[in-house]
Amino acid sequence: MTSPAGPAEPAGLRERKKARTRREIQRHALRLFRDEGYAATTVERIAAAAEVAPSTVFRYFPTKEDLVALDDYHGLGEAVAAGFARQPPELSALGALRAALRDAFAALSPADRAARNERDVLIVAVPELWAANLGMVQDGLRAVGALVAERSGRTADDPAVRALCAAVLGVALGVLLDAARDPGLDPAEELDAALGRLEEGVAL
Amino acid sequence: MTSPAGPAEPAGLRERKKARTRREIQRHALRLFRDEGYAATTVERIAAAAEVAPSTVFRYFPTKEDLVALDDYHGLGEAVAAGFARQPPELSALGALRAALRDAFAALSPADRAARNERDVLIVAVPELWAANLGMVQDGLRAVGALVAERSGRTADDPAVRALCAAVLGVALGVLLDAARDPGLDPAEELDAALGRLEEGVAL
DNA sequence: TCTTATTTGAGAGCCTACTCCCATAATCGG
DNA sequence: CCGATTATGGGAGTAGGCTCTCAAATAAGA
Repeated sequence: MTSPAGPAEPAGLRERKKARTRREIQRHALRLFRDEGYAATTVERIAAAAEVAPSTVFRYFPTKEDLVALDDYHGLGEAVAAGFARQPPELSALGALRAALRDAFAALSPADRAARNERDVLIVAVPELWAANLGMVQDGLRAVGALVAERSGRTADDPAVRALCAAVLGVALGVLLDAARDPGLDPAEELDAALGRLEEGVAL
Repeated sequence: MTSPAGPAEPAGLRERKKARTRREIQRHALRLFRDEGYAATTVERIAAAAEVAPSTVFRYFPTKEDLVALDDYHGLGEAVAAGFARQPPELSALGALRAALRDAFAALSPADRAARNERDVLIVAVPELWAANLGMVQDGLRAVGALVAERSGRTADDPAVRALCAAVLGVALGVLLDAARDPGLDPAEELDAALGRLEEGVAL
């Protein structure tokens, strides 16, 4: 139920235990990062919290930064892409993007959404993590650019397309930074609202 | 001539030598970072290139990341703020911001502009540096928000103001990322063009 | 149940950022 | 020119991320 698209829980006890160990390590790591800071949390400490040997941590996660890598980003990305293509043509590119994002978030289970939000917020709030994920951000930006380009009959490197995508990226970043300071905010809602503001025009 | 606002070259030979050493270290560090990558460049290597002892490097720059910190960011920030206030009221907030940025860049000497561009590009291109400067980016965002808020008679935490600023930040980031891949681009010009596109509206 | 494959723990070890200290050398003020 | 100040080099030392190896524990399959 949690991940309808997931490849059906592996049968072997070995596999299940492995997955469980992995999850436990990551869970404690994220908790410690949030509570005590990223730099201040040593891998040794994480290992102790998860009750495994330090070397085991490195077996599962090649680097400390990988402890926070999201394995299902493409899942959301594809949902957005599919939703984007489904939007009625009378919507502007920005409008369609906004709607696709809203739908993709709405399709997540509350638990998945909460987990994703927490991780996204962690990533923007912790410089080292943001750095480790910058490449992924760029990939996302490129992917969105390709979508918008196709819909609007322009090329992906059209300056207008890039400006739009960059603006959306900035807005998303801003929303996450806000959410990092105020945990009461729901990034999905805030993003939708902020993109709505962009749609109305940026004139002030 | 290079920095008209600079506090007049210090007289003592000691001071001058100190400043020179500092510049040399930073110059070699930036060059090595660019040519061989940030992580791959050890402080020892930088020290060797600058012909100083490793401990001397740390004396001038507490951390490796500080090697790329810009000491004159506030200089540009203040220029932008002053220029912003000087824009005619018939301009939109975004238009005024764009004009202020254009003016501030135009006021720099070609050498200063080139140096700044190289550093800015380095910062966005190297994750560790981007991480180290994220805080500064946020500060800049807040400062711009305050300016826009005052001009438009809104509060700094008005969602519309924040959306605008976030969009501008995203555009600036996009421009720098572009410039990182294509050294032939002038970030200042590209930024002006991209903001122009934003002004025209983001509808596609 | 017995053999085989895999995972884990434990520990030694490397590398590099970063700190501290002190002797030496250079500069400054008189 | 001489003493006081200050910068530098060199080296010893710490911490933590990360690698590698090997033996013990555990699950898989026959």
